[in-house]
Amino acid sequence: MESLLNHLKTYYPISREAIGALADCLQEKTYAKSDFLLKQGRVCDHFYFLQHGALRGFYNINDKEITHWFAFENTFVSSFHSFTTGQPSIENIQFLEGSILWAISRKQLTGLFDQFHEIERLVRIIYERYYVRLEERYVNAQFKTAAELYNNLLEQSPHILERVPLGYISSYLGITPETLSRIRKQR
Amino acid sequence: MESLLNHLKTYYPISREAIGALADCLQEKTYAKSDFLLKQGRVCDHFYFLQHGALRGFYNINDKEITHWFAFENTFVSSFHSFTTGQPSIENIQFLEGSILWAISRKQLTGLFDQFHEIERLVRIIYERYYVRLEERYVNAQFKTAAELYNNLLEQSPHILERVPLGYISSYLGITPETLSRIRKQR
DNA sequence: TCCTGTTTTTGATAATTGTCAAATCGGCCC
DNA sequence: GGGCCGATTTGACAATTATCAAAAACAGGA
Repeated sequence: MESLLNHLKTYYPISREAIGALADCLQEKTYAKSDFLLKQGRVCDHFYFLQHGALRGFYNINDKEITHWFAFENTFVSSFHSFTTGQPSIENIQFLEGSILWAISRKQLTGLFDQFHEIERLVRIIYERYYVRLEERYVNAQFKTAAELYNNLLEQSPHILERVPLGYISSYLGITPETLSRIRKQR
Repeated sequence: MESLLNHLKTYYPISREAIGALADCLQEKTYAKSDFLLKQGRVCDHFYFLQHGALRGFYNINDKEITHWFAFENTFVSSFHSFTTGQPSIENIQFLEGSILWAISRKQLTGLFDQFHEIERLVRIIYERYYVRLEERYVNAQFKTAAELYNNLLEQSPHILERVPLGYISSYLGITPETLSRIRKQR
């Protein structure tokens, strides 16, 4: 829990009372490699903080899996679409490693929003940052070649390559496993 | 202003007082076609509602313009990255038509957040929706061919094609103008 | 209306990436 | 350690898209 609270501070500091109320809502959960945190068709009614481990979010489209994000320790995780709209999820979330996370339900979170303006502000700021990151990623994908994307990934997030099977990474980059394998060989 | 207030209601209804305070902060602005709402390098310290007209956001990368979004009437507009972080913008925002918009400064908006919890909630919800839309667009771009992307655009936003030069649309789809021109011919 | 500069189209060719199939590698269970 | 299954690599080929150059279409200003 300590690492979560420290992480929150980097976005917006909240009062002791708010921290206490938040802590009361958090539930610790443990999962094994390959478990699913969420399957498509179900509503995602929790917001998570990944304390330790790794996950991926993927869509099942035309019999193909499209991995569109990875998460590692000290990040927030949810099926954003499903969590915020309350509609069934179109994405799946699966563990790449044994993991530990903290969960809060939508109901509890909205309750905290009502009780503590500052918690809603904190979350608003978190959303902002996540939006900006997504935008960056998108623009990159739009004008870079597969090789450039891969090399950028190598520089910026070398840990991904050690912890994630190549097939997922290629999907994440929007290319086939064969193409990624060939790009890799060239270096 | 009426259309803005109506639009806000579709996200989250706020009190008469909050509406009044918000209205006091809003400034109406008019621009001509080809004007810039924002140039890269400057800080975007306003959040806008586009009442009438059209704009595009684009990056200048390696001497090329990468258009990554369009906006039409009844949408919110800003350089999200710059507005939320306060850093100089890396994107440009330009008018595609003569336009009318309402503006609020960051300072005024954060002031409203402090004064009215409900306004911060409203904006939090707006951010959520915009995030989800961006995510959808991104995933689509990742697994569809250029022709599919174009046809989807035709179905979902036919107005874009009538109001935006082809060159901007091709950039938006992540392909060259030549390729888009050829896709178009096939139909 | 004509001129001019920009946008779009067309053509030829090259580069990039995808597809399908087979071979190889690597981890895991017995 | 042997066998098996899935993941990764390799190869041959096809499809898609980019690039460069030139022609045609279009739009705005004089």
